[in-house]
Amino acid sequence: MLTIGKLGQAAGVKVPTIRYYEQIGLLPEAERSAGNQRLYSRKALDRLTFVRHARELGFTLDAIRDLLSLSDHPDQPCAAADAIAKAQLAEIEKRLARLASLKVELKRMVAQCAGGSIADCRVIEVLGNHSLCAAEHGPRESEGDS
Amino acid sequence: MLTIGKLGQAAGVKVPTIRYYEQIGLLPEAERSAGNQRLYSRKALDRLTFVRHARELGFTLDAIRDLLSLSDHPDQPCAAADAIAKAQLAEIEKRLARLASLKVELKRMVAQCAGGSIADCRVIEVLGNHSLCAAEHGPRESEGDS
DNA sequence: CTAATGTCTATAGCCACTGTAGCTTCAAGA
DNA sequence: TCTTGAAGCTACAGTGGCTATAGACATTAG
Repeated sequence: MLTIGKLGQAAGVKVPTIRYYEQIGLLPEAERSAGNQRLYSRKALDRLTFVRHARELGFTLDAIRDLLSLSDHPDQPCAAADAIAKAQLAEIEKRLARLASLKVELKRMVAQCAGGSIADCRVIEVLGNHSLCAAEHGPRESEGDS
Repeated sequence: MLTIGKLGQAAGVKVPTIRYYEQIGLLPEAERSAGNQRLYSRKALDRLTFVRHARELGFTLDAIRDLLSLSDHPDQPCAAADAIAKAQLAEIEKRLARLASLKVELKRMVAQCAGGSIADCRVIEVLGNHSLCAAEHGPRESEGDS
């Protein structure tokens, strides 16, 4: 049995984050020691590692909740898990495309800065005048990265 | 003079967002009509367009605040604006690299799904077992895109 | 036994908005 | 002129995914 700190270290997740996951029902309530401290089994570590890894891959907590409940029923077909992963892949590809076009535009902007005064600064100018953009950004979607 | 709705349409920014920008001091307080409704000048439209465009490029509101104050002093050298844009570019390149490696791993995961049952599902398996990863994700940073 | 570290709860804050409720103001049509 | 419906107003709560703080209790090493 691990205390929350050891668990966090082992899984690479911060302690408050573990408590947060429990609070929102992503992890089951932990057993408690005589002194009311959380105790975790090896299985709990696996589960948390799964969560961390999925988070690293950009899955939302909701998607992870679904994946966890799927992995709790290993006899069912894996089409649902596959679908979640595919949706995630599509999301990431969308973001990649968007970031790539932002990068092009930013590069252009930065490259054109001749080091003069603000009045002649392309950075400021391009930001103020959309018609100077290279790329079309397409419709708005969520786009608030990070 | 434009009402807030027209301004929003013209700049491509939602009305509550404009009020929010005013509230946090990113935009100056708007003039008011006799009936207490906000009125905006052409200049305000330019400023808001600048903000929207910078947001689309992924600048934080703090960075935009700096850029705006730079553009309010056009006689100074543009090194600062250039630095902000370069920092933003570096950020975006980091995110691009990260997303690209996530994409590789997700693709591998999805490709290996043979359509069997959860018990054999690579998606679930890979998520649970870090040693099955292809890519190294590097240290944690912010990584919470979109 | 003591001191340092770890854990507990509860609560607030972060970013950049978005949504809600309940009101007032305005512009256009009958 | 009156009415109706859209658009505006304020204030506040909620989103996602944590992170930080405060003050009390538990555990462990020396």
